[in-house]
Amino acid sequence: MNQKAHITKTALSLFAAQGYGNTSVAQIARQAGVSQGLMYNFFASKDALLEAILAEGMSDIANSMLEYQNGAAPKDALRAHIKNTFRIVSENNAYWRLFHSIRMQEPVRTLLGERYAAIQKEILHTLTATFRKLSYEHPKQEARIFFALIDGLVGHYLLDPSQFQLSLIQKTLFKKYQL
Amino acid sequence: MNQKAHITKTALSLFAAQGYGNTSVAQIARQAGVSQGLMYNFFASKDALLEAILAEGMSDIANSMLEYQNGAAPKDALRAHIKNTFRIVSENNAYWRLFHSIRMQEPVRTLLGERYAAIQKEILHTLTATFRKLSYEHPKQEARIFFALIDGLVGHYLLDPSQFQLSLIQKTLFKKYQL
Amino acid sequence: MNQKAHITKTALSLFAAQGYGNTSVAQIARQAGVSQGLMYNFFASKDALLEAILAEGMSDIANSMLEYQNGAAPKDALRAHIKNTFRIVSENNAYWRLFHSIRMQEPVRTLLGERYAAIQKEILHTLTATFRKLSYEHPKQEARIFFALIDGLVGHYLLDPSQFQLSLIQKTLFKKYQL
Amino acid sequence: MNQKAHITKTALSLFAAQGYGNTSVAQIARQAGVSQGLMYNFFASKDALLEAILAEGMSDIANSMLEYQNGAAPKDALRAHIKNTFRIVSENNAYWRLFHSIRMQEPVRTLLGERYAAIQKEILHTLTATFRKLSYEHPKQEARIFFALIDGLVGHYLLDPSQFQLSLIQKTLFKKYQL
DNA sequence: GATGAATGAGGGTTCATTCAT
DNA sequence: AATGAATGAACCCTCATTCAT
Repeated sequence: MNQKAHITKTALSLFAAQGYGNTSVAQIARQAGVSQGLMYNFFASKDALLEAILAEGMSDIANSMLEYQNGAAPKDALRAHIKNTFRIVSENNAYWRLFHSIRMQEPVRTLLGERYAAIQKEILHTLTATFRKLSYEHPKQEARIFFALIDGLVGHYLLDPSQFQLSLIQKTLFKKYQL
Repeated sequence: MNQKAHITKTALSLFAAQGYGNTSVAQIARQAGVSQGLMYNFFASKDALLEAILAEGMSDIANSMLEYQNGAAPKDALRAHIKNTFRIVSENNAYWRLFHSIRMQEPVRTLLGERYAAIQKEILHTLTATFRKLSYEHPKQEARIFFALIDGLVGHYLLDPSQFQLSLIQKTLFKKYQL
Repeated sequence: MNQKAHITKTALSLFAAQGYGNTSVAQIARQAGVSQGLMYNFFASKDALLEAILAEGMSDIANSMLEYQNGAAPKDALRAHIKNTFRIVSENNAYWRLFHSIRMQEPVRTLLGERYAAIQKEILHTLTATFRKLSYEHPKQEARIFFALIDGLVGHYLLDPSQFQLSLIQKTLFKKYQL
Repeated sequence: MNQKAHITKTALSLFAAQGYGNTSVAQIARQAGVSQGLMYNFFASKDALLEAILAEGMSDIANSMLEYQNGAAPKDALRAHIKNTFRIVSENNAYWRLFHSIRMQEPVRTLLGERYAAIQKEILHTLTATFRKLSYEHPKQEARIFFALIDGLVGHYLLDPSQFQLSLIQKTLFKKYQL
């Protein structure tokens, strides 16, 4: 059994449930059934543990954008983007709740720092190009709107998944963008 | 000069800039130019101080929804909703950054608890009714989308206000919803 | 009763008896009869506490050198230097044991750093000038020897004060240097 | 290759450079290229490792005193004492820096304890006899002074070897004692 | 002999909160 | 109303040591 992964998983669920700042290393260790000291054999610090968790999920974002780079038709790319995002979020609920709840918090903004900002920028760039190909009048604004919309939906979904019918929303979205 | 308001304001700006968890009572007191002890004459705890700050802004949300209740035409109400939201957010930047950064964190979810959930629900309800009046095919989904969109835009704006042209976005939004 | 001075004094005696590294903040607080947290109202860190203690004694060294600067005759200055040094050391036993025992330890060398090195250099410089005035053949070497001798004597005295008759040593020293 | 000696040597250089308290067993093991656990096959504890290092050097002190016991003429013995001491110190720089930096610290005083005190006493005794043979007026005081002088010089040399011209000092010392 | 994962006690430090003044 | 010295619990982290392999 992989202890490191076990610790990571435990930490993730605690961070997601209680927040990063309200979760003590002691609590993580206790829940994971290991000693506090052991944690530091795998992660240099509590921050490093968080960083590791976040980095792991960062690649998911990149993956959800793959279609754009594969030269797919614009509409197909948008479709894939939406579908992938919703799938990722619903599959990895805890992680994304954590991510959304802390990406704006100060210790995290510093930690993720430019990396996340860069990803955001790139997504925006890609979306702008896509909407331009689709001959939207204001591709830049449309990109912002689309991006914010996806983000907002994910956020609301995470706040209360039980009330949220992702598949219906998705269908309506497809129609809205004629995908 | 109202000391309580002064403390609240100081705390708000610190919370927004550094996060709630990274701001100590000592720091707030120092910056506000009062003693640490005095704070506890106004607020029972640090949490209570946060609660007071958040509650204060809660009414802004309600105000941005007034148009709906005043029996305005659906489109006018949506227009007003968008305009009011953007105005409130850009006028009270620090507060909303704070609010967005912590509304998903555990101490806050417990604090605001049902009150915020109730407001969310009501907004959703009102929006659904509005879109129904406008004969949208799936008013419930449309409400969710609209709400998430506004929320997402506000979130992105707060992450980096300098890169965000609210007025252009607003115009595009109006066109999108034919307002 | 001055708490800060009380803490300082307690810490000094513990540091001197057990060494800096072997004395915990908890122990200092316990012995001083205050809470651990209080210490940090006076000193930013354990290091800062040590620094404060050391700085306090630094001035004693400077004072023992005053005679040189007052334009006294070279022999009188040397006499005063010896007498002052022995007096200071025997009056403030604990402090100087601490100082001698830790000035070469790594955390301390970094802390005292250049300040102590500068004082050492200046003393050496002054002594060299003095021995030159006294027409010694190798004033620089003589200064080093004299300085090392004083230092060595102080060191041995501190290792076991009971076996050490400072006054007799002093007399012999005076004769040796014809003071 | 002798692993034990290798560990000892590595530990010595680290202790000398950073201090005993600031050097972790992990660091020693890493630098020596062995596992942490292996260390405990050779030494019962970190303290025991230190003890072993210190004991090893203890014999050097004894060796520097051999001349006295070989029935050499008093002046030749003093000459040899000075020369041997300086040679030993400059040859084994790291060891003596370590030794001087920690001989006054508590863990060490307990460890070396009486052994070192006994050596000190014996040296003092031998020197007193020597100065008596040379008809010095106060042989006991002279012994203390001589001993402290050597010790002080070694200490200053170790603090900053680059600034210290041992050979010149030695020459001046010889003249001073007419050796 | 040799490893290194695992432990647990202890370290320094922060901080919300209290209370005598 | 206002202070700030004082507290104590909790926090993150380090490290000498052990032991199954």
